[in-house]
Amino acid sequence: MARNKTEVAWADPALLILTSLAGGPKHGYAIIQDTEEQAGVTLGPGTLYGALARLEERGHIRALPGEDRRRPYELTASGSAVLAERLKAMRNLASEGLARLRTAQP
Amino acid sequence: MARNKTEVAWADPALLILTSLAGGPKHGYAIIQDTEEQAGVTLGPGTLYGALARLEERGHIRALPGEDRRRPYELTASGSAVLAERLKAMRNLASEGLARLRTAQP
DNA sequence: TCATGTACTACGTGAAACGATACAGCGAAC
DNA sequence: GTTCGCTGTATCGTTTCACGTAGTACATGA
Repeated sequence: MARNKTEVAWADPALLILTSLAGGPKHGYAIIQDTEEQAGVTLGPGTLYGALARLEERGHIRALPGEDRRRPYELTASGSAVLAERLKAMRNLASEGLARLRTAQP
Repeated sequence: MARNKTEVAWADPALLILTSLAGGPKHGYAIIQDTEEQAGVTLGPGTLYGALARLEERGHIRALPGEDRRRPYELTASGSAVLAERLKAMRNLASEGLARLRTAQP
């Protein structure tokens, strides 16, 4: 992968997409905007549609019958389950890490 | 990256390493064990030492004068700052995502 | 002495993040 | 009335890097 060139990544695109879809079905462009606001991460089109295709093929999201040009996606049960699991792990790691940082620097 | 082949990744190795080092200086092998216990993620040697080299070259960690075969690393100021920032973002995303999941499925 | 644990190094492969680019419809500006 | 910007999706090429495997080396203990 070619993650962020100079920084430390903290969440992969797939997780950001699933989190965005947890707020309800969205199409690609809406996901980009939602993720920008909510996480401050701007997904490029290549990243987004590549990740969407992989998530669909793995059964974590499902394409809805789209009006006009939009192709909305929604979470599947498997997607919700995976997301919940990952988010809990993230929260635990974040709490633990922040606690370590606090005690390490008085 | 070629993250986890079939799953959705929730943290990249670099973040796990920084979090581990937030508990104090450690050498490679100790980081592997710490990360296993704390996050349930087993880093292979290729993953670990590759990530360590990149983190050092970016100034987020620093190698300490090592006794015998061990090469301990410690967080730099920049590393702590980046880590704190990422962990806070992670915690926020996790809270937001879990809240969305809760309200979406009554 | 042979296996096991510790500790690091080297390398090849494949996945995929990312930017660039293209295309198309729409409304507003001018 | 065409130029501009926004919306919306899609593809391509490059580069990065996660991961597995294998190897080296030393120490310990059965």
